[in-house]
Amino acid sequence: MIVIRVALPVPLRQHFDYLVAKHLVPAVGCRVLVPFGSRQLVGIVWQVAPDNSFAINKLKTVINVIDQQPVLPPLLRNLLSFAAEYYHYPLGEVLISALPALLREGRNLADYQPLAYRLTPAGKILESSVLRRAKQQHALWQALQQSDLTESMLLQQFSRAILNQLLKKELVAAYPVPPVPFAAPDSLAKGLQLTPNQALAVTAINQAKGRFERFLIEGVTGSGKTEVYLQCIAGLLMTQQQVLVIVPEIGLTPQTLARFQARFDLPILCWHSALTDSERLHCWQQAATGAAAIIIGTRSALFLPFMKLGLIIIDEEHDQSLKQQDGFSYHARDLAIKRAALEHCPIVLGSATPSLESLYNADSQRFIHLDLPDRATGHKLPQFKLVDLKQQVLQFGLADISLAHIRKQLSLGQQVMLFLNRRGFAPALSCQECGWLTECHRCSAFTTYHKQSRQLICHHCGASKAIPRQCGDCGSTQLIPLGQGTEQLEQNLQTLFPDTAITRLDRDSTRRKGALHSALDDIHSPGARLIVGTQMLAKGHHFPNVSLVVIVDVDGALYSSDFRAPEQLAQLLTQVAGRAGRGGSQGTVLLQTQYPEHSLLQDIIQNGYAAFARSALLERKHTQLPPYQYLALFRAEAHDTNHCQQWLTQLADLVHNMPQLQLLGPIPSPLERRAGKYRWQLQLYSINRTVLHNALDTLLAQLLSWPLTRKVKWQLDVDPIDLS
DNA sequence: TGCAATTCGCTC
DNA sequence: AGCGAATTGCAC
Repeated sequence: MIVIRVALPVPLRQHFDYLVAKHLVPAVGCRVLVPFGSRQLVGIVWQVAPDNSFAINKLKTVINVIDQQPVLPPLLRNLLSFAAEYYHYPLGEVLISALPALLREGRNLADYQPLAYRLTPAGKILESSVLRRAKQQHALWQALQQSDLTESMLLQQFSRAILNQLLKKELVAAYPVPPVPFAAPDSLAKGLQLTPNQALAVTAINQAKGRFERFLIEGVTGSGKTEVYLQCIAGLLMTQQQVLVIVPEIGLTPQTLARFQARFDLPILCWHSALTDSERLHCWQQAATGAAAIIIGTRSALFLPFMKLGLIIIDEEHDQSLKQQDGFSYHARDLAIKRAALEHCPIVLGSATPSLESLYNADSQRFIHLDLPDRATGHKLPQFKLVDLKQQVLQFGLADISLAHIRKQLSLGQQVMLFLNRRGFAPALSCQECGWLTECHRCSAFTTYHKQSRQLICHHCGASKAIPRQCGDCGSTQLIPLGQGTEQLEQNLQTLFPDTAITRLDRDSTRRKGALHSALDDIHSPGARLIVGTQMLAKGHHFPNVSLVVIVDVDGALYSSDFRAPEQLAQLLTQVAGRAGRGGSQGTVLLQTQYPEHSLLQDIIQNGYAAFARSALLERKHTQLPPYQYLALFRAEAHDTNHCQQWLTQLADLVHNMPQLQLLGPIPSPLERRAGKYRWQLQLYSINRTVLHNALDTLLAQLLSWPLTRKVKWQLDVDPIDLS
């Protein structure tokens, strides 16, 4: 028997040793099924014959060695153990989370070999007339006469039901096909003519081929970032290298995929949360075997095994969804840079509104900064105008001057977009007599009034309840909506513009399957139209016919306590504005505000995002906030607010004795109570990353033994983005 | 005294 | 985390 050391998906920060028969010893990176207490778990072999094992007479024996070949190759193990250390998350859980669910459960890879389909002897001699009444079946039968089809190719054209019919009739049979690396194309479709700046970017990135180099493309909306990506990718495909493109959660639009597919006649796969478990495994295998040429995916695509990765692209690198919120809270951008280093390949971060972190890295020469300041189409960027609400008559929250602009554009047959980052009908219902507001019982927040669904919904915990008839305080029946959400704005606009089509784009209006698709279709059809929506409007979609954007109300974000709020607002405004005027003439953005003199707004409208970012970075420097200091955040959640406070205070007491660390807290989180639980936090800052991380190690070692630790739900967030 | 609710202790 | 064992709370 041999001792092996296994990483298990448990929140214990240690390995576990097991015995395995000599002739069965698995390689490092293979999965094993092992007994653990009264359970059985799938773990990853981390070391064979470790030099100082756990008391050998207490070791249990491996139940089953699942893999012959490691499911986690050395490079991925390297990346994942780095991630586990950096984010201070248990290794076993990190390793297992990088695997598709089916592998996590211990399924055998051999059972999921990709299949291909061919005609059976009976199928080959079938008379054409037999299937004449089943058109689809006949078509598939004909296609298979030409050549065998792999499952994925076949399902692109035919439904599974059609295939099953032919399988049942035994006219078609399946056989396994081991995936093979994609073949380098002899030639590729020609790209678009590049602007000088685009050409410069492509050349720079191409020159980094085969070595680790970091690029930041700062390209205004419409500057043709995607074309730069595509031309860089082309060069790599010719040498049979794979490409990983990471996009934000909702950035993976059919439009993006279609554009890639139109350019490259090679296997392009998507990786996102909507895939089924077997689709995920398929994608994973295609990456591992080199069959996939390009994978476009959300943040977890970062952990896919690649046979030969030649380039990583992070699109919309400023997007918050690249950071995992709960549990293993990694940042896909930052880990992707680590991965590129391990792969010895270039990495390209792209955005119209780069994060301050990335701009800082560009300034300090860690990234090569590539600027695309002009729209590739030659169209001008939209012009910002401030609308001072204090000097305007308002109708439904819209200034007269805004309404005049809207009317003008509609009369020209143009589309107008109204941005309001608040879904529902109204943020609360209010008692007209005493001012009472409808509150969530479980959160420190008001409940949003949804008129259409006749509910009060808490946007923090999701709880919904019926609309009360009376004030909860004084019993008055005079309850009125307070404030305006997109649902109400849509209704009010319909009153003002009864003959104009309106499309609303928010989480509520697009919940139904296919609703988003048909809304986008409407928007792409010509003719005057009003488009109302939340930040969904800012991400991923192109609205070529929009000539005017009205930003209805963002004043709330101007005086937020979160030090990242200005950055995020600037990004949002710039991204929303970027939707205007992409088709023809120069667009206009009207920014309604009570605070026209606010420096953030002035910065953005006068000098644009890049200039704003400069002054914001300067401010971060003066206040010694990230990226000028490193930040880690402990969160605590419990039904008893004292437990949170006490637990964080214990942590804080330890930190008080540590040099080179600054503390903020314990303080209540911005939403102090959510879903019935109190939430507190403790922020740790240090100018020195090693100091901070050593401190975190010390703290973790201690807190795990505290009795209180069992009473609170806690989380450590390294480099937090969202301080809530 | 009996039983459910809560806490404890352990996982190679 | 998740499971069984031990301890506590509380009604009869």
